Formats: sequence, structure tokens, C-alpha cells
Amino acid sequence: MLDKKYNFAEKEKKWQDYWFENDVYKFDENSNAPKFAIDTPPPTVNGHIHMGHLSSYTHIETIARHHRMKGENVYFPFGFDDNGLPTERYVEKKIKKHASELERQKFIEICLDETRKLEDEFFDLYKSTGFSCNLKEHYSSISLNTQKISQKSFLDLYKKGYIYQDKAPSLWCTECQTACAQSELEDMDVESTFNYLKFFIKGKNEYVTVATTRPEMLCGVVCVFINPEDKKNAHLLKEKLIVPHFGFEVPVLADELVSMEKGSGVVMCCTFGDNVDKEWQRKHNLEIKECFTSNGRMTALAKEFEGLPILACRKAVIEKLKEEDLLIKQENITHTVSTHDRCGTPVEIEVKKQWFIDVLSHKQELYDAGLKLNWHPQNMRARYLNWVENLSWNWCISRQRYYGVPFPVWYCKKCGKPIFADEKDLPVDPLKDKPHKKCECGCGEFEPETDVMDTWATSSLTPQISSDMVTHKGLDDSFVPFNLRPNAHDNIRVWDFYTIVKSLYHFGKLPWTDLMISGYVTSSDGSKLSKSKSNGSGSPQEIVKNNSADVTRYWANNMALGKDTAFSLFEFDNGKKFVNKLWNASKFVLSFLEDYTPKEVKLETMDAWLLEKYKNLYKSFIKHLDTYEISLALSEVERFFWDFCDNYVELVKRRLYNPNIFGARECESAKYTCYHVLLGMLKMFSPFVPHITEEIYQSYYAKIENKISIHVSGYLDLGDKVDKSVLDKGEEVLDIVSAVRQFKSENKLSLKTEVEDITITSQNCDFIKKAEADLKGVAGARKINYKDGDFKVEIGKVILEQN
RNA sequence: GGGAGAUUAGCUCAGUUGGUAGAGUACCUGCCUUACAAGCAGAGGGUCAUAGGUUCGAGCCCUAUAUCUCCCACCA
Repeated sequence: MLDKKYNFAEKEKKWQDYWFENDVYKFDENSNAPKFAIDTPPPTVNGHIHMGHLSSYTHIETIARHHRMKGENVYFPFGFDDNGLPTERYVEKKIKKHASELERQKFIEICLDETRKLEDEFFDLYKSTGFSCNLKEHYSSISLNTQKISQKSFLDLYKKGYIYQDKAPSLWCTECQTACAQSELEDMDVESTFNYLKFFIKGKNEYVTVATTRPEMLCGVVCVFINPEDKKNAHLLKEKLIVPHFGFEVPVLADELVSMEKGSGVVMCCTFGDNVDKEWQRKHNLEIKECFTSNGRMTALAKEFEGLPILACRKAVIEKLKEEDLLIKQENITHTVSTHDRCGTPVEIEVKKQWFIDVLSHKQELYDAGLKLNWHPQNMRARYLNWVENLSWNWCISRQRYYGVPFPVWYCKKCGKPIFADEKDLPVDPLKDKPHKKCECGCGEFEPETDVMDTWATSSLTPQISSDMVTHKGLDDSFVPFNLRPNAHDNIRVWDFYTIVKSLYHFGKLPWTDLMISGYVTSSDGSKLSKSKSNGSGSPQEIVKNNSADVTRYWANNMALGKDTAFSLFEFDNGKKFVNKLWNASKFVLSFLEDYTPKEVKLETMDAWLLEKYKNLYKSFIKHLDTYEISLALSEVERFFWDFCDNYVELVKRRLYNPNIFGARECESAKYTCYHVLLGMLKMFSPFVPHITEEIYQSYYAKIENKISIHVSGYLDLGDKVDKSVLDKGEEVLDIVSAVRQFKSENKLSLKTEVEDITITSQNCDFIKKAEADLKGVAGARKINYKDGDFKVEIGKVILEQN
């Protein structure tokens, strides 16, 4: 017997411990069942988790449970992305110090320590939400084993010619003082001024107007461009121009990228103010002039402005130009600048020696990969393709930082050639370890590579890192392709893209077959939730604790796939009601099944109808979950469930209570139906609300089915041939019930009020007659008359209660 | 500038092969019905953004338009 009230706090904890202790969700390496491998997103350990993460993980969770219920051998690993800049930034903020202020080793130790604390918090939340990933073992992107895999990947791609080192322009963050990748850029609107400056023509008292938003870069101007079609300014090509204030001269060149309409139609070029400068530098082989130091100060080029931060210098230069009457006018504008997603600082372009993975020469291959993968929802494919089409930088994987996977590389002190570590020695830390061989030039002394790898250079290997926990094969493709890569849409251009790159380059294979892309949870005002801003409505820990894991999961599972949803606790009410109803309905139904053993019986009409309806539901339920339509699957089974409660149970409860009146076989038929349909529903609900379904299952069905848990008990498939005519005719019986209820409601009568008779006009009287006993009961009718014709229900005389 | 999505009841949103507009919630009217008042029954409430088109038939397909959100590009 189930308790009168369901105590979620007690039960949820109980089952979480039970699942954990009994390894209910363990992946079976020796199983012959079809494998379903999930490339679980390792959360970035850089702050506290929010409802967005929780909802996205719930979706993954539900899919994992679904496949387990289908009898598949589900590989659902668990890990943390705890290396790299995100973590460093988190730690820097926390200790209020820049990494460069500490000794390298000390800083790394603090990072390790802080991530461990956060990881404990993540772990507790995963467990208390009932996640069925393997909680007993997890990978970490900073562990030595991961470093080994990551370094091996580096060596392999270098050997295959995908990785190169070059002194080339790369994106630079002056705040984090490191190179970054195109995928780490974020747009930001900034108030700025468009400054129209006088560039005098050498030897003449004439000037050309040049407009710029970056006057502080005047010291780095290398030339001025006009459009080759620009007849008005064509004469300038023969002239030299004098850079305002700084006074040096630069040539005028022509390039079709210059827009004649923008600004004054004449543009100054520095190396490097933006992307176009980068292209011009290459195309016209321009001199490289560095205006900024790596921490965002002006270099000696800026003369008296040397040492000033970029923005301060801009102000100072503008003042100077005003004084010298070189500034014609200023326009206030709002323009978009690219900023670093980790700190919000506008990025600059710097020329430094960096390691790159070539993606630009494989665009087509990468594009085609996007076409071959199954995206759910489908429109997310466009985002990937759009990203690949617009790639303009190779993937810079070196970071001038500290807490990350080191490059397995040294440089010869004499000739400067890189020396690579031997695979068998991995992982290596070039700062501590030394190469075992001499350089080709005969020199035996080396400088270590001090850069570390971009965190994505490692997390793009999650299929290998996670499967290594089972295969112990390291960088290996025996688990590839995984069945599913799930993540939110912000990661398409980052994690998804990079994982595809690595898998194609290493193995020539796609890393997975399917992607499931979740939307964002936004705060109630529509803004994005973030780990640093606290604009959510409480921490996930509190929400789960106050509302139960099942209700929280129910909420998350109702989000349409790929769509952003505003968070609102109000939406939790549905889940609370649902859980309560499921408990009460199960309690009621099971109270009739205490000594029941299921056996075949000739079914009553409405019982047969419900079973047909179940079969119909089952088919579409499986279809929805197989295609990751979680919310549709849930809403369908839920609709069936409420219908079961309000209509079917009402129809048969008298039969269940009174076998002596309705007949033993008739009662048995209802029991048979209740037994199977409730079991089937619990199993279907189990991926969504795992705790309450387990509690109900364990209190009754587990013994009969002899299963350790509902979650590995398999769905209840009653066959897929559905008799559509039975479905329709059964609905007509419900229409009769509905008509009687309406009559009573309109006449303000209690539903149990009895009536003398009802007269049913229908073309299905033969069918309805077979359900007469149930119908009489629920309608409170003493007699039923039948007529052939178009559907109509007439209610006879009301029998008033006799006291 | 390129792309994706949204626009359906007062509110939040479903609606996946084109076939009489749905749910929850709110409001209203009833009902203590041998599970559930965190419940049950019933009622009202919609030119499915706008304008055209295809079709016997369009919320759904096509073409424009409007408003909003997001991604990308531009960012002299």
C-alpha cells in the first residue's frame, strides 16, 4: 500500500542512494545489447551552475533513460571541463589577483583546489536531481590521463600536417594577455566617435579627409587606401600623405575592399586595427607596426603617448589633434566591436608565434560534415553551416596562460627548432621534463614551451576522453561514432565544431550521428542567465530542494527542444499537480490489485478500448523520444494519463468495487487492464520523473517483474496493431458520459445523482450496449434506451435523493 | 548585409504527413463523487500578426509585409 501522501524529500533521497549503491545505471562492457553512447557535455568549472544547465542536462538525462528502457546498453559518462582560461578567470576573480602576480605553480595549485570545491557542488546537484550518468567515475580535462590524450592528439595532428606554428596575426586579449580563437569572440555595442582627420598631401597645402574610430592607431599607419574606381581621389595614388600629428609619410594604394560611401571614401590602414587590415597586410605585403604591448599599453611608436592604455591614448590623441587643428569633425556613433567572451575586453590583433590548427583549407569537408549529421531540431544545422562558411581565422590553440594542458614541445637553445616529446613519455610537462634526445643540430639544451593549450583543444576530444574510461585505449575511435552529442545552441560553433574538426582529422569519421540542441533558460525578463550574474530565481540547489527533483525535471522536460524559455516558478505548479495525481491514481488502482496475479481474461468492451488506446499512445511516444521530441512525448502520455483517471477509472471503479454485482470475470478484466496500463504508464513516465515512478514500481510491480529498478525494466509493449474502430467507438461512449455530466452540471446536480433513464441515439448502439453496465454506473442511470440514428443523448427524469 | 526562429484564448504555450482551433492557468457556475479539494464536472473566451496565392479544404504549403528574439558578418 502506498502512503497517503507522497513525501518527496524522503523518497527521492532514498532512491538516489539506492541507484547509486546498486549501480543501476552502469554501462555493461560485456553486453550484447545495442550500445547508445552519449557524449555528455562536461560542465565548464568556472562558477555556479544555473537553471539553464540543469534543464539542458535534464533533457540528456531523459534521453539516456529512454534508451535504457528500450533495452539498450547506455553509455552515459560524466566529466568536468576544469582546465583553461574559464577556470583561471574564475579563480582570478575569487582571489582578486591576476595570475601573473603569482608564481606559476602556486596559481595552478589554487586552480586545482578551487575547481575541486566546485566539482563537489556539481556532483551533489547531479545526484540530488537524479541524474543517471555514471556518478562513480568521472573524467577531468586537467587530469594527467586527459593531458596524455590531448598531447597525443597534438602530436598526431602535427604529424598529419594539420598543426603548424607561425608568427602570424592572431586575436589577442589585452586583459587576459593571451591569444584567443574566433569562437571566443562576442559582439558588443559601444558608444564611440567617428573622427574626420586631415591627412596633408606631401609638399602641398592640401589635405585629404580620412575618417577613423581609432585615432590612437595613427602611430601605426602604414598606408592609405582608396577604391580603384574612385576617380575623384585617383590623383592621390601618385602622392604621399602626412600622418596627422605624428608627421611621418605614407603611400596611397588602391584596393577594391574600400567602400567609397563609407566615411570619406579614403581609409587609413594600420597593422592591425581589424580584420580587413589583416587581409591588406597580406595582400599588399605591408610593414607590420605594433602599436600596443600585450597588456594593452601603447608602444614606443606612440612617442609621448607610450605606456598609456589604449582608450586613454585615444582621448589624448584626439585632444592633441584638436589643438593642432587636424580634426575636422567628430560624429557620435554606436558600433559593434568584437570582445573576448571571458572578460568583455575588445580584442586586438597581435603578431606572435602561435600554434594553429588549419581549418580554413578544410572548410568544404567541415561544411559537408554538418550536412551529414542529424540535427535536432533540424534548423540548428543552419547555424553550424553559417559558422563554417564565415570562418576567417585558423584555430589558434596556444594560450599564453598557465592552467591548462602543456604543449609537449621544447625548443633547441641553439637553432630554435621545436623538439617534440615521444608518445611513450606522455604526458609531459616541458617545464619540468626534458627531451630524451639531442636536437638535429647537435645541441642538447632546450627551452620549454611555456604556452598551454586552448581548453577546447582538449574538450574537443571528449568522445575519446570519456570512452577511455571503458576502453583504456586513449586516442582511439572504437567508440566513435557516439549516438548523441547534446548541448545548448551556444556551443554549436565551439564545442561541436571543434569536436568535428578533431574527429575528422584524426580518424576521418564523424564523432557522432545525432545532435540534440537545447534552448536557453532565460530569466523572467528574457535576459540570458549566467554563472556570474545572479538573475535567476534562486539556485538550482534551492529549487530542487524546495520543489523536488521530479517536479523540476517535469518543468525542464516541458521545454520545446531548441527553444529559449523564460524561467518562472509558476510553471512548477503543473508538475506538482501531476506528481500528486500520479501518486493518488496509483494508490487507488493498486489498492485493487493487492493479491492479483496477471492472467489472460476475456476483456470487457471499455477495457479493450483502453488497451487499444494504450497501444496507439505507445507507438507515438516511442517515435517522439527517438527523435528527441521530449516535450511532445511527455505531453502525449500525460494527456493519456489524465484521461485514464477522469474517464476510464470513473467508468470501471464500480466494477472493481463490486464483483458480486458486475461479475467476477468482469472485475478481473478491469484488474487486468489497470495492471497493465498503470504499469505501462509508469514506465513511460519513468524517464521524466524517475523518483516517484520508482517508488510506486518498487511498492508493487518490482516483485512481480523481478527487476532491480523500474529504470532497467523495459517499456511495456502491448503490440502495435491498433484497432482504430474500437478507439472511435469507445470515444463515443465517453461522449455519452460527457453529455450526462453536462446535464447534471447545468442543473446544478451532484454527479452521483441518479436518473430514471437515458436515451441514446447512435449508429453504434451495438457497441455501446456492450458497455452498458459501466455506462449505467458512471451515469447513474437506471435504464438505457437505444435508438438508431445520428448521435444524441437525452436524459430522463431525475431521481431526487430520498432521505 | 546573410541566416534561423517567433507572432494561436487575458496570461504561458502545444498543435511533425493540409481535414470541424487545443492544454494549463486565470475568470465564472456547480459538485465533499467509497483515490485525489494540490480534486471533479461544466460554461464563456480565438479574423491562428497582416495581405495575397495554391487547394474541394490552409494555423500548417507558397509569395510579400510588419513587429520581436537569436546567430553570423560588417564594424575605415
